[in-house]
Amino acid sequence: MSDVMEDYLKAIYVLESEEGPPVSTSAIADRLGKTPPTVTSMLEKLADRELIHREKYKGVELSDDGRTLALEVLRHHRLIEAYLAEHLGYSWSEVHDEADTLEHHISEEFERRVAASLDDPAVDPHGDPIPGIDLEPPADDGSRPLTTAAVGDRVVIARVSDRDDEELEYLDRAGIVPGTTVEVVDVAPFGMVTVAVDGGEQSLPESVAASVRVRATEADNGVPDEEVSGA
Amino acid sequence: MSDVMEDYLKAIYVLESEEGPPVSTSAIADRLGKTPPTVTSMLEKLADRELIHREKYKGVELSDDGRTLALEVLRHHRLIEAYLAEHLGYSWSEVHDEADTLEHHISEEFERRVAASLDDPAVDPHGDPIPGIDLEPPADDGSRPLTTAAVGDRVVIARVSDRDDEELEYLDRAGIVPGTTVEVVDVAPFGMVTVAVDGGEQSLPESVAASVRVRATEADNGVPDEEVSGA
DNA sequence: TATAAGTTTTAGCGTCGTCTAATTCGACAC
DNA sequence: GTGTCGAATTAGACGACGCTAAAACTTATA
Ligand SMILES: [Mn+2]
Ligand SMILES: [Mn+2]
Ligand SMILES: [Mn+2]
Ligand SMILES: [Mn+2]
Repeated sequence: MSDVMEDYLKAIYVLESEEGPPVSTSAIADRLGKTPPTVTSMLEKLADRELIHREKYKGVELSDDGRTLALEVLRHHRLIEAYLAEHLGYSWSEVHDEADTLEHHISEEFERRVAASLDDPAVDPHGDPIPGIDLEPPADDGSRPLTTAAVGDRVVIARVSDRDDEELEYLDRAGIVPGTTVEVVDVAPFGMVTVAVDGGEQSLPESVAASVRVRATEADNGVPDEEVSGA
Repeated sequence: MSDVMEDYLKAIYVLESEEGPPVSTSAIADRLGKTPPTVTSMLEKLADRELIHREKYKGVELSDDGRTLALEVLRHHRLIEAYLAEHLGYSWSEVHDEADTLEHHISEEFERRVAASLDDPAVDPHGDPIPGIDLEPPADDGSRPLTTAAVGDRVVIARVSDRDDEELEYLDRAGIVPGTTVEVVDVAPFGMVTVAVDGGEQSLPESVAASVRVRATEADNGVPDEEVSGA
């Protein structure tokens, strides 16, 4: 297993969760910043090792072995992010790039010790679930994209995509961090979402709002809990 | 700079300190577990980049740039070792292999934060000096190989080679750790050295004794300080 | 159902780091 | 001087990964 192969498996895992299998060559190429021919040849190699199921021209799907490997890398990534934030003073917006490299280069011993010193955390600083030592896919956490919220909803920020530094810095300054409660005050054309957070209001372009996932507030299952204005 | 190139520079640096320049192709090959032709071709590349001075068939020597790079990697290695021991509960005999990989994959930010959280340590868990942020070669620490000590000498363990796990475990169990004071009670033929440490006595084969460096006890400069029996 | 558009794969190439086998070099002994 | 032997380099190959350009396939549309 090279670090390159690990990145492919991780990418396929995440794309499967986002869009469902099968995952296309071009989706992987986009996410990894490689060209499609490069991806095709790596997919052949992964299929040879039976880490993925592949149907030519149709796309790929992780095998059980491949999924386990992907979860292992994801566990490393998220444990490292949590550790950097908790013990080395990184902010949650700085953590991703460091983890993206280190995830491939730590020993199982290191993984164990980091997990122990963190007391086996369930989520990383972006709110993403950390796979357990069993390497089973984490259960659905019940969050949904902010873009699916209606005006008047009060929701808790559950997860924020960790892939874009700038976006993360922006959300950080806006006070939109995992755990915060916000109220949706407007949904404009083209998906721009305006939320009330702490004192002020923040407007998020569709692209940003789509990468923020929210959950209904406390023991509230889906029904808007205060203002009942439609949109 | 690939991680492979970094390992070559680090190896050349250490070999220069141990044997002095020029460093031979085969010495590098031995230390790195590569074949001589492999080393030759990497040396050509390093010479192209002016990281080393090279005279064909004669050997190589680090350039100023190459030495700085080597010290950077060494700083990473030793800071990481110190951090693993101090903050993650590794024993000083477990630390080396983890650091040997991680040294190539941490950011400058990570280096800074680790150094800060350790309060800028001067030595790693094996007693080896950690190069400072200035990346100047550390000054001579006044230690010398245990094999040069005479019977009757009381000395402090200064440094222990970190390259052999088994040897390290053995020394650890024997109580021969950096900072301990020992007395040389015998030097047998073929270099076997017997020292008194704590209660008991420990005999070390020449190969092991050669990798242990000692310093005269407290403000003592070279003159044997108690028993004065020759050998 | 034929064709065009977009996606994917194939072909062919380059770089990096590694190896084995063959050759060349240098130092030392005679 | 010349020969010999060990060390170093050259020659030639290979596996990973990456790319561009060309060909093949799928799918959506006319
Ligand atoms: Mn990665
Ligand atoms: Mn994350
Ligand atoms: Mn290394
Ligand atoms: Mn060390």
